[in-house]
Amino acid sequence: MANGEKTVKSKVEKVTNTPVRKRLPRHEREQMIVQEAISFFAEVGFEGQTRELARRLGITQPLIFRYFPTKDDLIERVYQEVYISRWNPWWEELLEDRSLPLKERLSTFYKAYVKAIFTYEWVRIFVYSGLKGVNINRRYLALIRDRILKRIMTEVRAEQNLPTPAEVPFSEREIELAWGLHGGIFYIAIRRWIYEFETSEDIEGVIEAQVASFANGTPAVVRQMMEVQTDKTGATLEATTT
Amino acid sequence: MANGEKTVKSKVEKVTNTPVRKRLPRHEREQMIVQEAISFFAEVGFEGQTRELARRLGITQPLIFRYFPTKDDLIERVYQEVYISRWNPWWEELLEDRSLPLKERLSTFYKAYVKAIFTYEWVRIFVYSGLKGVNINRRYLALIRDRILKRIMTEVRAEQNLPTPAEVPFSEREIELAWGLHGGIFYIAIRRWIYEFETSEDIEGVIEAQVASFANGTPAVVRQMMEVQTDKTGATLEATTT
DNA sequence: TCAATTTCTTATCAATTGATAAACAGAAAC
DNA sequence: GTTTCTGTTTATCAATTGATAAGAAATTGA
Repeated sequence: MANGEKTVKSKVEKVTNTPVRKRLPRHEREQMIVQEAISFFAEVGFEGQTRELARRLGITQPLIFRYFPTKDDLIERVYQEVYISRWNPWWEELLEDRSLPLKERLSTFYKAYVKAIFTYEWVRIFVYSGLKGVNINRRYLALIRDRILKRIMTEVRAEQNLPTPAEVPFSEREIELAWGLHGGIFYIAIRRWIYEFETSEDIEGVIEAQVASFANGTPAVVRQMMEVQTDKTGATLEATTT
Repeated sequence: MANGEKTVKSKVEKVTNTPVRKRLPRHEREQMIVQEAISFFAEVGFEGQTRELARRLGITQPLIFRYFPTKDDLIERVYQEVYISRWNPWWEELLEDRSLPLKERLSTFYKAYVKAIFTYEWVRIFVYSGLKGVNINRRYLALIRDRILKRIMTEVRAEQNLPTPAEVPFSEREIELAWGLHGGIFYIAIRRWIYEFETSEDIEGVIEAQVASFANGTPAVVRQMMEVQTDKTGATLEATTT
């Protein structure tokens, strides 16, 4: 714990290589703290100490409390900053654009998705807050399920000329097939940034392969599921999880 | 934080419903501490405090230090206890038993695998220690890759009468296909115990569906990969990641 | 029954850590 | 140039937390 370096250059100083201004406008300093807090908490978790965060910022620890009344307020702000405006509504349009082959839509979507959220900060903060039991995670996963996965499975059905979800609701297991694809891709990020285990550099190539495997293999499974469902009773057996 | 209950029944007392012996043989008390430490740290992470752990055990806090010199020693012991002897060598035999269809082997394997490690404690301790950067995680993932995933891809090739890995080493992307299946299944556990998000109760059914999708879709992708590889140069392009 | 042994508790330390208050200092206003 | 405003630091508190030491209480052996 004993740290040799006493005067540490702040991030800004290191990057711009110009002497850092001591007094900053309120908004600027606040933004500085939030940004550094994101990388700091992503690295060490939310138990990370305000003194160490201050040291990284090149400021004193009480100054943090001038901008955020409590540590929890700062953490809350970190959530806001990390999660907001990473969602792209275009993803949803793309997935249901039937002028393109499904395989291509999936491939394009996941490449874009990964570009948006595959960062050290996003992934680790997401897992840390998940372990903490923060609600924001569940809300995000519900978004993924309702806006992305259900759309994917709708398109898988459409490609096979199977009934729409309005006609025959999704079964739990059907949605889980989409979670399989999604989880398989997200697991790359987990291996890389949570376990720090080697992963392929060529994420786009990996996505293409995984999507191809999904697009090849899943439709037949879905078809079979629906045959079993309707064979038994002539109607739907299970309702989707809403 | 203020906790109303002052005298709490210990785990043992609750389970056996007989008054607990105050003084226990050294080995018994040690085992008690380790077991409770596992569920405690799984729940709150390794920053969890020894006082709270002692409270759950119905003992005083210094007693923990009678059995484990430091908190880190206790944590180390928790790793040992959680990870050891959950690996079943039979899994490896099963995967290469060509008297069974590959789809069935995969299905049986993942059902058994999931039965062994899909517990609240295992999954959360694994993720917590991953975030902490503990080496044991990387060793475990290397085991998965070398003993399980490479075997799976060997069998996928064999089923297609493609060259063996000895003849044509695995490409990175090929192994990533197996990580896709593995990650898709493990992601169920992450959703359930890290994010506490709803998952299907019927894990075996989900595994069957995901394995079916993999077994349907992946072989063609592998075949295509290998054609591209050999088409270009008449020989192997990439070496496997060892 | 008494002494020796071992388990367990009480009391306490020292370092850590979130948070506060008062003083300091740079910059704008007059 | 002096005053005023506010961004920043210094000094410090109180609660928390891993760890220790000494003694009480239970168990064993004779």
